[in-house]
Formats: sequence, C-alpha cells, structure tokens
Amino acid sequence: MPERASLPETTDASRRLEKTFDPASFERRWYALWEAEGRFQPSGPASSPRFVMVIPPPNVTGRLHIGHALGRTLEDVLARWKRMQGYRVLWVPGTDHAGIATQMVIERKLASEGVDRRTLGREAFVERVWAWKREAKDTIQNQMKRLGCSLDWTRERFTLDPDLSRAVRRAFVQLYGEGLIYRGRYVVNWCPRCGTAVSDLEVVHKEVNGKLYQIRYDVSGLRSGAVVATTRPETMLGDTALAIHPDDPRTAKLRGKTAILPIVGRELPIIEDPILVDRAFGTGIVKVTPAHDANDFASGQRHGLAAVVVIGPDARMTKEAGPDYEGLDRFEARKKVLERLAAENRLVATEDHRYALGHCQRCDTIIEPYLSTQWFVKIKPLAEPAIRAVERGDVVFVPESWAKTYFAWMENIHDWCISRQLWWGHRIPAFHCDNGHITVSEETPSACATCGSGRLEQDPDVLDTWFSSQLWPFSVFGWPEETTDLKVFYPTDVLVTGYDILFFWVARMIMAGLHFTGKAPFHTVHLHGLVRVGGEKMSKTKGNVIDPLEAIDEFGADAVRFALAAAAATGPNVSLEKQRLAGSRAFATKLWNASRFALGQFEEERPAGSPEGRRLELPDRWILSRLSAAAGEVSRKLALFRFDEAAQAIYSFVWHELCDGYIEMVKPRLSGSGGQPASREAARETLARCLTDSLALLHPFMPFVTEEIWEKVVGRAGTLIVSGFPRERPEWTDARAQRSVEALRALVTRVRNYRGERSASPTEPVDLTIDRASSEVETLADLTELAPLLSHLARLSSLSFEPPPEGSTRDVVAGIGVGLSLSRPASSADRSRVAKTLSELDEEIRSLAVKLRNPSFLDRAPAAVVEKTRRRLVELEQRRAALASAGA
RNA sequence: GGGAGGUUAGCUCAGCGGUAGAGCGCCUGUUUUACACGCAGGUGGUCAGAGGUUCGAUCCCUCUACCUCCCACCA
Repeated sequence: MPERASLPETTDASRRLEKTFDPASFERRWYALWEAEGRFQPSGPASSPRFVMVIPPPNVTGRLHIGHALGRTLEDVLARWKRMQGYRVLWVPGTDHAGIATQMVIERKLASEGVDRRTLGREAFVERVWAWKREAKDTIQNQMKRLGCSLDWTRERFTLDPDLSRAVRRAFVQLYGEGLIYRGRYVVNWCPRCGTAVSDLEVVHKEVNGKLYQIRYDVSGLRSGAVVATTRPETMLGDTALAIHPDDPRTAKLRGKTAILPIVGRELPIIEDPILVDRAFGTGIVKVTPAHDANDFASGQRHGLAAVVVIGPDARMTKEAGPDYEGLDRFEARKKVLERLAAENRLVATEDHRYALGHCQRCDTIIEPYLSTQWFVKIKPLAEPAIRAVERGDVVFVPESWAKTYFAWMENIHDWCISRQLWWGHRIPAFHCDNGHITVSEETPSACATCGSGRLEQDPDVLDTWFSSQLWPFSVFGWPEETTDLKVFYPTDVLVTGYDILFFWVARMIMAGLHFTGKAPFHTVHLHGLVRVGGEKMSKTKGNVIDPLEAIDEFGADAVRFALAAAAATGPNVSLEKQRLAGSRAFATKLWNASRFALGQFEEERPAGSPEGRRLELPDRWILSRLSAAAGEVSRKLALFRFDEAAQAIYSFVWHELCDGYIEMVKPRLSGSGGQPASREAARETLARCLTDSLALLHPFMPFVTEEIWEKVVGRAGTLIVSGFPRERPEWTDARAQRSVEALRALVTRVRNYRGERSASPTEPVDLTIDRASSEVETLADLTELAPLLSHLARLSSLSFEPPPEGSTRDVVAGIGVGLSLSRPASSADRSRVAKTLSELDEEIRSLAVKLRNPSFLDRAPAAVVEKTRRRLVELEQRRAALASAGA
C-alpha cells in the first residue's frame, strides 16, 4: 500500500465538498481523466500478475439494457479490484455484428421507408448496415463509459474487423480440412420470415393448442385402410411412405402392402421402422414426409425414400403440392386439405392436442422443417475435450451448479448448422466452380482446386454469428497470428455473462478455445442472473423497463452500479427496483456527507491517515478493528464472486459502524471542547484512515464518488483507481476494544429504548448505574474509561458504578447489570411492558432448561454447545431476576 | 417427456445442523451544527405442507402442493 503521508500533492483542489451531492457534476470528468492517463491499459511491472477479461460483445442492434449494465458492472468491480491490488489488468471491449438480429433491425427500418432489401441489393444493403453499426457502436460505447467501465478502448474490437474476419476464415478452413465442417442436404430449422436456416438453439419451443387429425389412407387389398395421425395435414402432400413398427401386431396386416396417398393418388410403400414408430402412440401408423420432418427424413434415408418438397422457403406450397394448393400459405393449405379430406370422408377424427411448436428466436414466426443444403459443424469431436476440461476443473463455473446444465447439453449435442441465408455477416469461405466443385480457402482462389476452372463464385451464405463469437477470446488478440498480445493475455482469466448464453456462447468458446489454441479460453465462468423488476421480466408492454442511462441520470452511475452489484445474488434472477436504486443513491449521499464532516475536521491540517504510533482510545481501536474485518470480508466475498455480500459488508461498515458509530463517538473529541490535543489527533488520524480505506474498499463499486472525495481527502486527483486495496490487518484486530465498545453501544441503545418504554422524550434525564459486581474486570475498566462518552451518547443525567438503587429498572445488558431510572415513578403501562418482556424470557428459559435436563443432549451434543446453552441460560436468568426485582 | 431451481418479515431477497437476517415499507419520536436521500426507537416470521434422520432441522432425506426456468424429433 502506498504511503499516503509521503505522496506529493498534485492538485490544489479545495478541501471542501459541495453541500449537495450531485453525481452528474463530476462523473464525466473522472472518466475522461482516467482514460487520458491510460489507467485502463495494463500497466505495472511485467512481473506482476495479470488479470484479463474480454467483454461479452454486445450486439450492435441498438443500445444496452439494464442486463448489460449488470454484467459490465460486475466485470468492472473485478477489474478495478484487481487493478488496485496491483494486477496488470486488461479488459477488452468490443461489439458483435449479430448477423440475423442486426439484419432484422435494418430490414425493419427499410420497411418503414417502404424499401425491401432485395430491391436495394446486397451491396447497398450491407453498406446501410455498416452505417447503422457505426452509430450503434458509439451509443454502446458511451453507455459503457457513463457506467464507468474501465475498458481498454485502445483495444476495442468488432467481430467483422478485418483481422477478426481473418480468424473466422482460418477457423472455417481448418475445421473443413479436419473434416469437422461438412456441407449437405438435410432437414433444418427454417424461418420463413427471416428466409434463413437457424440452429437448434435459435428455435424456441412453445406449447400451443393444436389439433391431432386422424386420416384414413386406402391400402391395396385391405378394406379398412390405414389410419394415421398428424398435426400437420398439409404435409401429407409430400408423403412418400407409411411406416409401422415391425413388432406391432395391430399393424402386422399392413406389412408389405401399398397405400394410396389421398388427394394426390401416389402409391406409398409401407415400411417397417422401429426407430420412427412409437408403438405406444396413436394408431401405430406414421405418415412419412422426408422433406418436412427431420425424423421422417432420417427414416427416408434408411429406406431410400424420395423427398418431395411441398412447402417452399416462403412457407407457401410448391408446384409439387399440386395445382389446387400451389402458392397457398401453409396454414391455408392445411384448411383446404382438411376440407377435401372431410369431403372424401377420410377425416376419421379431430381431437385437441397440446404440443410444442418451434418458433424463431428473433421474429417468433413458426419454424418450418425444411430440406435444404447447408453447412454444418460436426460437433461431437469438439465437445468431448470441452466436457473433459470442465470435468478436470480447468474451467470452473460459478455458481458451480451450472456445470450440470453444461454437461447435460454437451453430452447430447447435435451437429451445428452454421450457414445462414443472410447478407450481414462473414461470407462462407467456400467457392463453387462451374463444374460444381467446392474450394474452401482463406483467400479468394483464382482456380478451382479440383478441376482448375477459373469460373468461381463464393458461396452466398454467411456464417452464424456465434461462429465468430466463439473465437472472441483469442481473435481479439490477433489469432491466428502469434501476436504478443496473444502470448501475454491469452488465455484470459474470468468470463462474466448471463446464463442465457451458456450454450450459445460459453460452451462454444470452450470448444473453440481448446480446439484452436489448445487452451481453455478462461479458467472461471461467472454466470449471473437475469434482471427482473418486481419478480417480473422487464418488458416494454409492462412498462417496467429500467433504461441504464435514464437510471444513471436519475440516481448517478455509482448508485446504479452499487444497486446492481448488491442485487447480484446467486439465483437465476437479479431483482432490481427503483427503490433499490434510491437506496444506493442514499448510500452515496451518506458517504458524501460523512466525508464533508470529516473534511471539516481536516481543514487546518490534513491528517496523514496514519493512526499507528498514536495513543489510540477504545473507539479508535474498535473502528480500526472493524475496518480491518470489513476489508477482509470484502476481498473474501469478491474472490467468491459474491458481489452482493461484498457490497453488503462495505455498506454496513460505512453506514452503521463508521457513520452511526464512530463519528458520533468522536465528535466531542474533535470539537476541541471534549478532549486533549493528543486525543483529537488520534481521532483525526483514525477518522482519516477509515475514510480513505472506505473509499478504496468502495471504489470498485462506486468509482466516481469515491474518486471525487479521494481528491479532496488525499489531495491527488484521479489516483484512487491505482491506489492499494485495503487488506485485513491483524495488528488492528482488537477483540477487547470490540467487546467493550459494543457493550457501550448496547448500553446506549438500552437507555434509549428505556426512554421509549417509559414514553420519555429523548432529552428526559435518565440515571444509569452499572453494577461493578456483575461485569468482567476488563470490560468494567474500559467502561470506566468510556463513562463520559456513555453519558454523552445516552444523554445521562448521572452515571455511577454501584449496585442499582431501590426502585430503579434493573436489567442485564451485554452481561452487565444495570439500573435505570427516571425522576418519576413507573406507570402501569410501563409495568405491563416489563411483564411482557418477562413472560418472553420465561418462555425461553423454560425451553433451555428442558434442553439442559435432557440426558441425550448433554451426552451427544458437543461440549461447546452445551456450555454455550448453559451460559445463555444463566444470562437469561440473571436478566429475568434483574427485571423482576424492579417490576415487583 | 427429461433436467435444474425456487417457496424465509407487507415487498424484494440473503442465510442453510445448534438463540431467525438485510434493504425497502410500516409505526413512534426527532430540525442532536455531515446528512430528513438523515437520526433514534419499535412493529413484523408455526422459515409452503406432511413424514423421516438427529440430542437438536429453516438448513439433511422422502413425499405432496404450487411457482420459475432450461432441454426435448413422440407422429
């Protein structure tokens, strides 16, 4: 820790703080200063440990929401905490091009201008997106700056930057060469509105109320025909078989026969497929539509069935569906097919059926299983090492329970469809020649690698956004080049993100990191919850959206950060309400006012904040002991990612111990009237130390206000960010001072609530006696020393150390027998309050006595517990006796 | 259909084998010269229900009820 006393003053700032706390008046100034002085860049000797994080790059779709603010706050708390501890901290900023999401935003914008992207053309459209991106990036950057994020802006990256695009091509080419990327015709998830394939993860399953239709197909030589069940009758136009289970006696008579597809008239073989057919479901007969159902497609492959595409990429029926249906929307076609079936008396039954239907994550359109040629990543070989890395503990999840979710997904992972029929994104580095060959290459080839043809066209598709995101922890450092940054800063340390992108991003980064660099991209993943307001998801329709910038304007960035950190418990929800923000602002105000008070004491001469070597009094020793404990607590909790508990620890130290306790105790000493100059100096030094250490402990959470106050207290502008982080100090730990001062505080509280019990005003004189015989020698000695302070805080009219006089209210407080009295007799109301306390005591005494009479308890409970129970019983009995003697 | 998590003070949430906690709210008092975004005191909980393990359970186990979320190709 730097020696504050020896620091030269670099500014001539006034030592006063404005009377009103106005965060807006200094926040931007401090950010600009930190940035100008390069505080966000890694610095310090190369030998110091480093701490590296990459930001989860926000989408350039618009602006950040409060959930981003949560994640970035937690990261910044870590970054600032580590930086103050002397780490070389690097936190890399950047944004994600977010292919499908951003393209949608621009399409919507164009639509509002009455323009379709197709009329604009690919090149012009992409240019429009770039223009949007530049604006969105600035907005996002500003938001993070307002929040105070100590990101190294000199290293800002974007997933479509040339070097990151290069990394994408390298990754693709390498995987292709390894046989881990393949191209093929399969049934994929297709969004008819977006006009692209999407991955399994981008399909959101929702329960819908639908119908299950039973349709009778004619079967040659079988009068009864075959009844099949389907939720999607329109797809029957593309049926190319019926399937039965080989072991199902109900359908055995269909074996080897041929069915006739209603409406169309096509002959359908009846196949036996134990994988496709579940004997327990429906009629045991399944219509097989290889072009419009992934399972049917697989079955079709097994049995060599044709795939007839009857629904096109726009979700309208194709020519194959027949002239009656061609051009109809899939749902209109369904209606029409049902009418026709009903007319032909083939619709055997229609029943309500609830089932899960896939919807597009982006636009909520019902996803269509669609047969098309796409690119895929063969994922199992990548998943296996990633599973092992977590099993081995090379990557740790916090909270650890997420590992289970991770394993469950990874162990059942399916190949990843990575091609998207979009315009915004990384073009797939595959080139088709006019002979139908494919050349995969990082650079645009001049000739086909197979036939040498010079007529090549690049594949029109782009890659799934997450294909580039998965490379982020190393592509930002220049991979595949072996850059210095890559060597120095990779692998990173901690990744902080919401659990909602565990599969989309975190799992894929682990896979990619291991595969391409041989190292896990980080050793710890902290998954935080999602922000809820009043237990509800934020949504514009509910009107409970908290916009981070608005919140910062209203409460100050520090309050927003503190509230977020304090709310970040371990659960899946982070509950945030306006009142919490207000509470955090109140805390910042409290700190501000306490600092104003302290600075008022420092006017003539700035204390060095070095209480060491002074003759410290009990309250000084108490608060330093508490300060040390708080410092230890904050670091311990941060190390566990318990931001809420760390925030709580510093909050309660500053507010309830430093402000409510210590400052009130030392006011008389500081005012000059109440003490010797040496005593005053001890108090000033202690107060200065508590204040500066509190500022430092709080800085990761509230960087702006702490820096603002620090400048006034310490006299150096903008240096708190790089000052030391307070440590636990065993030499300050003082159990005796803690015991004695806490006894003092308990006595003060007892006197105050005695006034309440007796309906006395806060100024009504109270006499307090402390029974010498009741107390430990040490505490008694300390209380004797603290007597003037006790009288002052409790506003006693007299304090004496003797047995309580007749007629006083007796009690035992912190093990000390006391007598309390007012100059007037107790009323009956007063007495009934005592009676209530007595009956509560009796209750507890009885239960403890029962416990202590139980031989099993005495036998089996640990001796310490038994002893503790005994002591507790004695205490209660003393207290009861004391109260009863007065109540009588 | 699998899996995970939850049910603790009026609200939002911590705690998790040995006397129930915080913030906010509420009540009472209070312009004590840092702060009314304050100070002081107080009210408020059969820790979802039922069993079990234990000397002892809010905390561990089982079941039940209700709620959340994730995963899933049952036509």
